[in-house]
Amino acid sequence: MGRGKVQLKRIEDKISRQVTFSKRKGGLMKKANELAVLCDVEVALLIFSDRGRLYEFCSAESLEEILERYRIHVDEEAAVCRRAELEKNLPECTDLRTSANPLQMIQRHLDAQNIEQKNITELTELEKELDAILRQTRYRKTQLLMEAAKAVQEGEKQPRKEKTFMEEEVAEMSENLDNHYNRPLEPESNSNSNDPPLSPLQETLLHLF
Amino acid sequence: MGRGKVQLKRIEDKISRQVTFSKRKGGLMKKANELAVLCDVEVALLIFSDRGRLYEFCSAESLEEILERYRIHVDEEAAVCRRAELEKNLPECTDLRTSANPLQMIQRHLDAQNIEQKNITELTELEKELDAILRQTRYRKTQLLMEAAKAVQEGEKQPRKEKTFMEEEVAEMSENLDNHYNRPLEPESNSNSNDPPLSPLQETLLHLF
DNA sequence: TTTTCTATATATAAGAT
DNA sequence: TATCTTATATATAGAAA
Repeated sequence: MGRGKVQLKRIEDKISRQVTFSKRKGGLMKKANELAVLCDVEVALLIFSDRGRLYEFCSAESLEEILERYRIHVDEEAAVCRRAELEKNLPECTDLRTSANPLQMIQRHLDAQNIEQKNITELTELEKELDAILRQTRYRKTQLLMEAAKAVQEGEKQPRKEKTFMEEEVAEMSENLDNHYNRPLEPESNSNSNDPPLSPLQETLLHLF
Repeated sequence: MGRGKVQLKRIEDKISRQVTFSKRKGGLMKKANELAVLCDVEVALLIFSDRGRLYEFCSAESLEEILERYRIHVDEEAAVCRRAELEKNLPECTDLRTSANPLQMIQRHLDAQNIEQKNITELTELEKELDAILRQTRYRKTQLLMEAAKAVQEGEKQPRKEKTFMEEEVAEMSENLDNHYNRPLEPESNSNSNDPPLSPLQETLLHLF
């Protein structure tokens, strides 16, 4: 685009390189924004200029938000690999996410192995695994809370139905989370039976902490 | 661009939204790459699609590299603010980076204040400050090492000059780093005088650890 | 560094596969 | 979802401020 065609290689002339940088940076930011808005996706763009100045664009509230999401994504991918490795070396240590009781599983894993020098590597792997799960937990919890908050707000404005769509969704996500961790169930209810029964949404919120 | 003009708002039709996503994602990546190559700058691009799939582009070896650089940049900016705050509250605590001896400065700071509940906030500020400097230190060290490694490689292929350009640069950066931390000088040389004298590059490397 | 002015090079909307 | 085909909408190179 422009008077001349352009070779895909570093522009040697310093002046025109900087002019081009300024122009294209603007164009790229604009395009990034268009993609985010038109397609309703999350976009983050980081540019460090020659002299180390930072230019950034992000579609979300803050770049940190997207970077945290990125970290979680990477963790998840890494976890898949690690899990495959673990299972190869330790068949009895099945996937923590699907096992009946993660805590018991970890305990058993720790008991079964003499804690020797030799096992530090495996322990490190386990540590990473747990750290990744923890991050995901926090992230999903935040998501759930935001959904729930939204549901509460909207619920107040809407005529009461049996169950709002949002509540159903939140309840479903909560259920998934419970399965995910297979939290040992508390006695069904030890609350004072004089209290009024909780709404599905309230119960959901209760279970998040 | 295209048959029709486009409104900058979410495309409601799911099909065309996804088609547009696919096309524009490609276009954006291409532009990002062009900017990086033409202008010789660092670019990172993260896109999370509707269904949470991650698409990324980065001009450096790895995204982590750019993200670490971002973190350092943010730290630096935050540090500027914190320093301003600190100086307002504690005039005697001048900028750690320019002070004659950071270690003495910190020590004096700690001695001068009774360590009371009231000062925890200030200590936290100091901690953050130090953490930021530490990150920068590691980052600059890595940079220096890479430069040095490159210099060694290229030095072997080049005819011996008094001092290669790269060596000069590394030496200069090293000097800056020394000033930065104002490391108390070691006795000029306590090495065995039977050893052959070190090259400037070797000395530079020596000082990095 | 950013912007203005044009001629051109590119990107991409629509439509169809 | 990715690709091909056009007609159009945009981005931007070059020159200059």
